[in-house]
Amino acid sequence: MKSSLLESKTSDLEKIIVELNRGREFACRLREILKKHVDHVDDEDAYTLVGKIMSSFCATLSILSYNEDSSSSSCKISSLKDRRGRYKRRKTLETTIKETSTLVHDGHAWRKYGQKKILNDKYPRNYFRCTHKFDQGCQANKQVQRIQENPPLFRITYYGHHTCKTCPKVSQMICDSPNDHEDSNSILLNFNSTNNNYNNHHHFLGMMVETVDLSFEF
DNA sequence: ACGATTTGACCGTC
DNA sequence: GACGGTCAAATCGT
Repeated sequence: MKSSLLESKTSDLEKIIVELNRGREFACRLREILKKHVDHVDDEDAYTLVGKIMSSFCATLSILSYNEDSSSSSCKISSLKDRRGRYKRRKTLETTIKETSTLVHDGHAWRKYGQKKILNDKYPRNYFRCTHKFDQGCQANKQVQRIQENPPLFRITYYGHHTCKTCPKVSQMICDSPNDHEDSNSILLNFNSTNNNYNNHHHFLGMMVETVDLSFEF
């Protein structure tokens, strides 16, 4: 009885998430359409509004995902450590590959989450996710790998699009840089020193800004 | 103290 | 079973 009620609630939640994802997708399409027609101020306002709608969808999805986790917490017999490596490998996510000799800032905040030695590759691959993955549900990822020493050449592979808003006050922006040293660390360019509490799923609601990033091009 | 990075462990896919 | 993508504890930097 209890379990069927739980299943029913879970099913409803899944439906809600599906609908919200559809809404976000529609808003995304609308933004693309508007992007082509931003000629005057009113259009730009409309474009900004669509950006806000998208953020609202992302926020709701983020909260629901968080609650979904916590609602099943009673079933958490396994330890946190057991969750290591439990991920869904991307299959058909849109990718863009770019090769560059200079690692310039691309307008988004990235956070490094891994580095891996790749078979038959001289240099390790560096893994980055959008800083706003948790606070705005942004699914954008990228991989950076040095492919040549002299002259320096890097291959940058982008996965997915940014659904986050790029805040001008973002405190730290990663100029992804597997550097010349062995450990290929990233370089942090500190532009500001505002709060950067990315762990707080609700924090971004308070830092919504009016701007929508239009400049990101792959 | 807190957020970012490092790095070994873990697990899905091939 | 090997490889590659992700997680998360440990560590570092401010």
